[in-house]
Amino acid sequence: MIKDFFVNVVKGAAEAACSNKKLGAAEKISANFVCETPKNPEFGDYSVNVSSLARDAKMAPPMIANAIVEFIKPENYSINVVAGFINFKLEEGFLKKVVEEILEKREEYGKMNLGKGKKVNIEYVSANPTGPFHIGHGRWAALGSSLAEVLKFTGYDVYQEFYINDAGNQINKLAMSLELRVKELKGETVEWPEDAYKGDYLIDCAKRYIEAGEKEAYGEFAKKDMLRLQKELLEKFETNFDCFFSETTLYKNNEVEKCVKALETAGKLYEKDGALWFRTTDYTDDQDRVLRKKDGSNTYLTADIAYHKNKFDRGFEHLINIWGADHHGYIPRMKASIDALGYDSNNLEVLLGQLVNIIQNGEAVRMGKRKKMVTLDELVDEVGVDATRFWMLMRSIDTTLDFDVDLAKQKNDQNPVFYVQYAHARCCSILRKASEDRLDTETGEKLPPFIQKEELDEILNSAKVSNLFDKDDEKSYEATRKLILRLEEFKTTVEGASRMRAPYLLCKYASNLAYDFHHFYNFTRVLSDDKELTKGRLALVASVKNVLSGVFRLLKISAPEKM
RNA sequence: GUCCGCGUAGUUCAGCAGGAUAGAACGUCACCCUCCUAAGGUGAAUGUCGGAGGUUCGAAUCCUCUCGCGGAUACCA
Repeated sequence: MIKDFFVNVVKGAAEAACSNKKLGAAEKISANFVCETPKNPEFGDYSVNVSSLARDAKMAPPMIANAIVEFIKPENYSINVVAGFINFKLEEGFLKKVVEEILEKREEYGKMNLGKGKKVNIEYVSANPTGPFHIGHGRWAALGSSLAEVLKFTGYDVYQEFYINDAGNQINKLAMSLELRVKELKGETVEWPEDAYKGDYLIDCAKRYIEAGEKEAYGEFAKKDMLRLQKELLEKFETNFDCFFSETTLYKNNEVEKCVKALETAGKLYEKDGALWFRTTDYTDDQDRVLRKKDGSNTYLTADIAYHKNKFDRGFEHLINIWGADHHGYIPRMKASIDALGYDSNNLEVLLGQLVNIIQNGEAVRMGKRKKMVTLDELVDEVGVDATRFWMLMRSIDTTLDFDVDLAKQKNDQNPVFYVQYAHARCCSILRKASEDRLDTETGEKLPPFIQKEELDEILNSAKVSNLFDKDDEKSYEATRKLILRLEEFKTTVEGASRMRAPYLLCKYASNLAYDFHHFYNFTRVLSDDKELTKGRLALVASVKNVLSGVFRLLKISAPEKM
């Protein structure tokens, strides 16, 4: 990466300056340099701040910078020093190489090996099979599926998993609710208890139950039916799991009991008030937790402990769980169980996401359990998969997401996803037009294409870029530079998104790249009678298209050729 | 009470391993199509970075306190 390159340039020069006794009292370079992009572009494209050497050298930062610069021989870039900053500005040769690299690597551009093949299990959504997903589930689905792509792209061996909570009391309630709906359909009058699932979706389920001949137990049928609907929606939402892991299998395989025994052997359990307790306060929890209730049934935690053990035993080195912020109190007991069973809880990483607010008609609809539930299905039908995914992804998970349904539905520049996809379509359009026959607007005569299809393919395949700058046109020149620098930033963005588990950085990047491209487009004619410039600029447009579709692939949204 | 997240432009949010005049989008106002998608672009206005202390050559960023908003504090899942 270019930033690393300049860090090394400065580091090397600083060491040279130091051994030549040009850095005052400094005896060696221990500081870690960071390369960043200056806020003010007049300073340059990249800058390294050397002020941190001031303490060792006992020199003023500007003097240090000047001393270091003496030992740099710039190639394809220029240097200027302002205060304690060494600023670098790239020249054309350097920028051309960026475009060439993109054309050469294509879909591999930006790929890196941070993970070194580490086996990561990422578990998300994991809803109860008792009804349709609500909007909050959409956030975790979008986040998990996109993060999985990012992690794969950065060298992790990723396995995506959905935990089906199909063993607890809620399944009895589901069975009971379905039974009541079936009776209702047959004309019986029924009494609805407070805790029944009264959603309309069970009416349809009841119809299917009757159609299927009423052979199965209510609970089994409803579970399967709900899970089927959930899976269909996930697939539509570009969220593809490698595994749907059923909680009941943990009981069937006796894994839950084995876990409890293991914890008992470890001396972490005790009985009190007729219940079996796990002493999680031996770790970081603030109170002990019940594993087996007074009535003899297990808590949710008990099976979950077995589940996490199961994941480690399947060979995953690192577990990532995506949970809603309302589960944050659950983390200490989960980590306690992992440590108590002899695994390392540092290998469990929990990503807590804040909840989603729905804004409709300018009004917030809080997503409470008792309020009217807006389902993910309804939302996707209304605004589309791409817009829903992008919207769910574009904010840091640390902040409560305001999902403005009306705005996400709009097909104009107010809607960031359309803005970004439009840039891609525009690239495609230019590349198409380049080799099409054209008409002279004045005479109506047919003119040959700007470039032959074979020539265009040749440019893209050889990854050799001719000149793409017009130095006489200052606005176009600057826009071109800016665009190429942005393309290079893709690598840094991917790295950040992976390290910080933050796909929203990619949304932001996509917006910035689209913006820079539209700006470039406005000041630069790509297709012109200057053959060399046309070729160079087509290469640039192709590389923009390539990087945009690369971002979309990580976000799992579509890259339209036409809009 | 304790724990977690958030308080930055009219609005939604970036920036928070401290660094050069605090950014973007939307909204507002004024402009730009004979020619590759105007679903686009250019320009203008807009801020006591919730408040108070502290650390530092330097704080939106780190520490302490404080105020406000949301969430969690189950023998529910």
